[in-house]
Amino acid sequence: MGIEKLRTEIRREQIVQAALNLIASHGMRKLSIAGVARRVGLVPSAIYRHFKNKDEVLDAALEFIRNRLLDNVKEVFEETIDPLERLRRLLMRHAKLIRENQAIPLVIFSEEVYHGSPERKARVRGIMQGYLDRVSDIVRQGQQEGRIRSEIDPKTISLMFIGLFQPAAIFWHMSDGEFDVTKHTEKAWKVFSKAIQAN
Amino acid sequence: MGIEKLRTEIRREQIVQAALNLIASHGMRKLSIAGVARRVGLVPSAIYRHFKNKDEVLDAALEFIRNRLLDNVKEVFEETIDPLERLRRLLMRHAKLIRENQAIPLVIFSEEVYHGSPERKARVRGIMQGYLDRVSDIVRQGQQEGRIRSEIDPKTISLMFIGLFQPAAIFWHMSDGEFDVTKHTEKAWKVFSKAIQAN
DNA sequence: TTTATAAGTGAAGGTAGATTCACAAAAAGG
DNA sequence: CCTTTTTGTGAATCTACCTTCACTTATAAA
Repeated sequence: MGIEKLRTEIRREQIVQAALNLIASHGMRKLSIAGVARRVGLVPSAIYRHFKNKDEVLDAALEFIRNRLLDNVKEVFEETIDPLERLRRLLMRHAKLIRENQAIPLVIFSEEVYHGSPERKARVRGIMQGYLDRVSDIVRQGQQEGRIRSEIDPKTISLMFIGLFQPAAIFWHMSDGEFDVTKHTEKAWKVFSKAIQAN
Repeated sequence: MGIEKLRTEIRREQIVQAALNLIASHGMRKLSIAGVARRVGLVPSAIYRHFKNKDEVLDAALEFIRNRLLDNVKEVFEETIDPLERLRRLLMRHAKLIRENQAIPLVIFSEEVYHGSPERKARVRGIMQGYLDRVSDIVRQGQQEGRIRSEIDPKTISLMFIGLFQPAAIFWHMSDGEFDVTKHTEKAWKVFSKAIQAN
């Protein structure tokens, strides 16, 4: 039927994207091999030509997510050297990324991770830790340059930084898109940046 | 076998608590009628003497959660009239509540809610909205009394307030309890309260 | 004490979904 | 053009649950 035979690298990408789309629209619980296969235009058993099992599809999705997060950090580092501006841009980029890839939080905070295999949990912890560490780096740099109050623990700041966006994202979901996350994030940034700025 | 026959009101409470325990230790995905029944000391089919189906068990759990959240608000209102102190106490109470009932965030942010029936989603939105509204009330009171900067939108403040704790809770989970949420929450409160205080 | 009702049991039916396997057919390499 | 490898297919299996039902039996009411 589907006639076309494509190379496994291409199929793997298609499968991961299909999985992320499926997750974004119906959640992790509806992530099924059959559903993914349908979206790719294959029969369920065909998925097993490209992935050993469902878990490996999820791992590939995590890899994709990790790269997108790190891309943002990298780009922000290239755009400016001002620490506060780096933070602001990272926050807005993050908001944009999540808006466009709603599957990301659903995967990262899913129970497959929370209560799944210790290896995967460790992996996601690594992704989060890595991201937070980059934020802490920016904060420390800002403290050394005297732009950010140095009496505040960089780790506290980086967690609060994530908190600027996260509850808003949840609220956005719950209100079916009624709530304007971007606007909230901007306002929250104003309050937050004033709070951490030195002098 | 189980010999004892208890009244349905008692069983319902036992079942809800068993469900919450099960969720706290193994997540929503492992919440099964069989698992709950085992913890209560019943056979799976017995659960249906007390609840119409699994969904109703979950609804009862939501009711329990809603009451605990509102209890905290109520108690904080009775403890003090100072708005900033009310916020601080609510935050610390919230942290304690979640520490002792880890199932709460798992239920509230579960996909059964996120992508489940619109009715349940609306119900949870109501719970969150109600909680945030109480926080906003406190903020507005503080602004009228000149204790909180009035140029900041109360809604922004209340969402940021939730954000003080939420990412820390996730990080706590991910690090298997290594991370000290209470300490972080206290530090974050200091930064935050300074940021919103008037003068 | 008798009896009606509420609670508890075990077997059975039903569904959804992951995974395997033997077979078919396209593509790549020679 | 022929052969090998890679992809794709459909049927079949296996598992994990939810839920129903015909029965017991404890408990409370009369």
